[in-house]
Amino acid sequence: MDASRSEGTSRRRYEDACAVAHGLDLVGERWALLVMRELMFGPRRFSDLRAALPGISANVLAQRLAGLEETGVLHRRRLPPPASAQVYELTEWGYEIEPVLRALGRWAARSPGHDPSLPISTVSLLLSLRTMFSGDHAAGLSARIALRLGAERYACGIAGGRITVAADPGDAADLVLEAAPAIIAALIYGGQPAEALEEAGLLNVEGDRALLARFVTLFPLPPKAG
Amino acid sequence: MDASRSEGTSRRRYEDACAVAHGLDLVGERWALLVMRELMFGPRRFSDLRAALPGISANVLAQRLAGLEETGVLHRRRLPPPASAQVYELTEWGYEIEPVLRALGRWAARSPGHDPSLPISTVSLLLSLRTMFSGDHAAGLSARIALRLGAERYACGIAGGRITVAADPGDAADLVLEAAPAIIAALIYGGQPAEALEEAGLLNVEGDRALLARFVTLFPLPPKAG
DNA sequence: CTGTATCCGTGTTGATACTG
DNA sequence: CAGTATCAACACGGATACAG
Repeated sequence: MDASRSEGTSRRRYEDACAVAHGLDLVGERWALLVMRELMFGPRRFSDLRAALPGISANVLAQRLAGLEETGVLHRRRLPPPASAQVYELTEWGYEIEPVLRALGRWAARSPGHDPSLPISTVSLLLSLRTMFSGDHAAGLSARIALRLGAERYACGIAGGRITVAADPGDAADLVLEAAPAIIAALIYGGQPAEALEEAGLLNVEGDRALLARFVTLFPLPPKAG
Repeated sequence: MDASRSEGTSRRRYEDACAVAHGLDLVGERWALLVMRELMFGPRRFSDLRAALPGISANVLAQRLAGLEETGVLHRRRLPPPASAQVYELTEWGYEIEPVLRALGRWAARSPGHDPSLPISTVSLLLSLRTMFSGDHAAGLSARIALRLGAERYACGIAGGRITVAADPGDAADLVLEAAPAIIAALIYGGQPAEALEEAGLLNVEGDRALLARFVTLFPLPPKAG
């Protein structure tokens, strides 16, 4: 019927003026939103993305990146020598997908079928902190928590009932947590006691332990549906 | 060929503890979110959904409805006689998908590729009113606008910088607009002057025309990206 | 080592036709 | 009206081979 497939551009679209439908045209394909999730804390290389997305295949990842670049959601950039590697970075508009990720994550957290024991990426954990943080629970608290997740270092600042989460190599922190993302998740969302995780050698704590006790209460999960 | 479809167990899932990924497991399949969109203003029948979703085929719609029912997002209900028809209705949890639809719609409205000239459903238009309404622009305004979209009647209440949109057969309104959804969209978002639409016989206005002039300014679109 | 391209088996999607 | 059956086209994911 149509010969418009010339350059593999036959993206299947909803023919619908609704902005939601158009949004799905842009980021509704399998993996697309998860690729964007992995870019929320800054540019990443192809292989970083592949490693963080269990199950994606190289060709699908390449397709998604090309598609998202074409629609202006991200762009590819070549790092200056000597680190002449290519990275993918969200555009300003691309970063604004965060409210969608938060709303979807918050909604899905109520699902009876949610299995928190599956693997979790660093970015997912950090994003979940932004999503689930409760300003009410943090009333009167002002603190800085360093997170050492594998090789990467992030910092989490809490003040005035708000939270910031960002990459940060600095060392000035009231509390330092060192563990795999899944362990931090078990600590905060799974109610695992820090002592048990430390004894098992899965978690390393430095600094203010009273702050740790408070910190793990700042991210309440919504009640399950059904 | 395979007998595994009877219990729908072959759903392709992201093996990822991230709530966003789980959300995509639930509503990330093609058409799923648009089916939910069409149910946002109350139960609908199979054929209503099919008519409102241009391009969906009967088997895919049936599959989506079955899948969404299985995950607890909607349930099917048989209307009491004599109207013994079957309808699909979101669960309480299902209705809570609205923030996701709003965030995605708001984000996609900034897309340079958004084509507002495509067909638009009644529900899409109503949802867009909730999404794009600006309390600032409505400061000091209190009014009731009746919308007659084809055979269906909805009412839009504005007070205290907030908007409500719901089905309503009532007639008490300061302003009555009667037109196809695409025409209302052209009026509000496309900047089409009401007079031209009336002269073309596409729009019928009753009531407070000064209110109409104000009403169409209450839903500012975000600036385009790129 | 990083990123891309090409094959191929399989499952999903979508149009038409058909049944209760 | 409310779906099912059938089938063709496509998308996905794995493996492998290729290019800078």
